[in-house]
Amino acid sequence: MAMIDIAILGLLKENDLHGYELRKRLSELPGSRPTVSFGSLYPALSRLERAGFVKAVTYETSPTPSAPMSGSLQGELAAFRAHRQSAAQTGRGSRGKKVYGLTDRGSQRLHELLVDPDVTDDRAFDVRVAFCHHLTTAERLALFEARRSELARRRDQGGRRRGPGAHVTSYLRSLLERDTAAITADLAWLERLIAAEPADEDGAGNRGEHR
Amino acid sequence: MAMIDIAILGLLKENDLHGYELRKRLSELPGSRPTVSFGSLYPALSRLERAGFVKAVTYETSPTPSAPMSGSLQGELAAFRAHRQSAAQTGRGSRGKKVYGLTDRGSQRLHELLVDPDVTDDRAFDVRVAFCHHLTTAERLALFEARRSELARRRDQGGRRRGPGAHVTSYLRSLLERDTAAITADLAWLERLIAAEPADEDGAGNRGEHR
DNA sequence: GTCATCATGTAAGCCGTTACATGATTGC
DNA sequence: GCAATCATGTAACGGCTTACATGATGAC
Repeated sequence: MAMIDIAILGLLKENDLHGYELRKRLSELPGSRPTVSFGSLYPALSRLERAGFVKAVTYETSPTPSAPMSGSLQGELAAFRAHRQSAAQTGRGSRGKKVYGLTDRGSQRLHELLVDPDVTDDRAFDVRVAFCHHLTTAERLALFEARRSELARRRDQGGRRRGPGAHVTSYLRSLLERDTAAITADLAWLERLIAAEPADEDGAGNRGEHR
Repeated sequence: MAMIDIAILGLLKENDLHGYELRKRLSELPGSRPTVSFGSLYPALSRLERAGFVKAVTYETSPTPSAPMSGSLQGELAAFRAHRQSAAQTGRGSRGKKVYGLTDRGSQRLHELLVDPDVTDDRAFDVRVAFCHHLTTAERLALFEARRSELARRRDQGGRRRGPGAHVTSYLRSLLERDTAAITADLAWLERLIAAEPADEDGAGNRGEHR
């Protein structure tokens, strides 16, 4: 629940999107495995809408203005407006794109989820980093350092393993070594991220909008 | 389902174990994160028992013979000690434990699961490697090479298209680079595993019992 | 006029978790 | 005798997937 919520709210903070497009963006995010299925995306959107974190901005039936429109722009826009009007009246007359946008409460919610210290989940961390430009430098550092602690803990207890009687093959050893190496590499990456943060102490949270 | 089955059958192939001990071993295996909960372990054991892949070797309870024990207490104690030595060297006494062992069909089943090409799941791969000493060299190579293909595929599509309008921050870029690096490292590890396999071609599968 | 793609949803079910319920054995 | 640990299970529930059902739009 937490992970998909962060991803949805984070993406909607950047652009208003409809479900289908949202899913494509979701699958491009690192860490969100194969692709999120519609069966989890649409119910999640409904839930977020009920909670007041997102709201349907509009129903569209024509291509978005960013796509090239061949021919009469006027006609298409007219049709678009007409359809939008009727859809707004009926609420759900014909099915077009249901474009969602983030509400103020949704923006707050995103921030809550990004800084929530209770979630130490691996997948959730990646998604958080993907949207951590919405945090202040101090909050980002807290996120990174919490992760560093978690990974250090795992690395240190890596040697704790092997009870008596356990069959240790060369393959198992190789796996354990790979895991240790992976964690070490991840820690080094984290250190670089932490080092790249401005080391200022002026309290006022400057949000970095790196592009 | 697949993953926990491989792990259980693989561990039972090495030693007869009861559920509680099995869980400890499970948590020591690389790849099976936090710990497998009892709520999934015990039902899985029941299922495997119903399917005939494992069977309870002994059900040790406090000395309350429901069936008439023709023989001396000494004999019972001897059997108890013998079992304790062969099956559960936990350092603690056996009591009320349901010790499971692998049946012939269970051993076959383990082999089926280890070579099943349909499962490309990340977690399942780790568990397979942990028990791949039960495979022939050829089967192991097939497993490793299938994984190599899968990882190569992921690395190559790592440079997938950012859709128009997608907001790419330095953090997102950093995540993507880390993912690529992790996959590259994993591929190198796989290459080492593959290179370490005996390059013989004598068809007859020699099972390596590396210790 | 039909096929691929876009687009939204619901239903069934798997797989796993936490929390609960129970009891035996050991150490103090 | 009491707490901690060992040991086995069940029940409720949650999240995510697949498969299903529906319909619009654009290309050929």
